[in-house]
Amino acid sequence: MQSLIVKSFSLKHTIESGQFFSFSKTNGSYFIMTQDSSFFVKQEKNKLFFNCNKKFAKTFFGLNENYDKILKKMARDEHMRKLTAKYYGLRVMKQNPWQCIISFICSSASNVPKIMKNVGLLSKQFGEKSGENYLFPKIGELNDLKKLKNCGVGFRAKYLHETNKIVDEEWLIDLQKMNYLEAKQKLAELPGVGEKIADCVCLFSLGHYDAFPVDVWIKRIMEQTYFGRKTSNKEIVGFARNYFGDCAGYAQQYLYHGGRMNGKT
DNA sequence: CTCCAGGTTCTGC
DNA sequence: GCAGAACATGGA
Repeated sequence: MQSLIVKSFSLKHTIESGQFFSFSKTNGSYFIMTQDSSFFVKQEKNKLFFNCNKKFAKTFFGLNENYDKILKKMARDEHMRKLTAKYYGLRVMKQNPWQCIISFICSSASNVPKIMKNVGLLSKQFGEKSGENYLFPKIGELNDLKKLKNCGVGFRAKYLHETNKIVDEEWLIDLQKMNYLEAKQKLAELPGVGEKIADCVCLFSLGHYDAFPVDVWIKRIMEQTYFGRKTSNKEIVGFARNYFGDCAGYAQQYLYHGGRMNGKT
């Protein structure tokens, strides 16, 4: 078992804020599934325990970033100061781009519990067995439309199938070399991937913190908090990227999580 | 039964 | 360019 001293980090807020879907939780500890491995992780105050590579854990949970600096930029108003205090330590993760693409194709017009169920079934159908669990499917493995439809993904099955044909190692290497707008454009060429999902992949797997994904929650919250009227997605993105600058996406994750948790613990 | 969920695509102006 | 409908599925 490895351990790491962490500051300004909340495993719970990070994992449970709807940016990653392949995990299970028991007694406050988490079991994480990626396409390469599965591992255990648990936090006790400022100590993080895990049985995976230390360097990987730091990158995966976004621990290499200067949190204080990001926090300062995010906390521009009373609303954001409250959110950053309440969910202090929530980090934007840096997950595997392939896993991120596939997971978020499943996310369209869905909800977090169902997305988790869908990616779990994808892993069971197409993933490598690891003990009692199944790893996330590897690149190119989603090659059976009938099996895809058995995972309850509905109309997204054909998108997954087509995307699986297009994306390979080289495609992903190119993607990771690109700047934000280039990467977003390349991602949006995939079937089932539009502006929003492309932004999610940019933010949650490529480290482009200036991406600002707008879903129904963010739209509602931004209209309520900053506009006081119905507002187009385009205007919302424009405002947010100007207002929050190069950490707009980070702010977005607090707005989203705060909105979803509203009323809940 | 109706409405909604981390949207995208297709159609018709 | 932009609004509206269609697209599967499951839970409230």
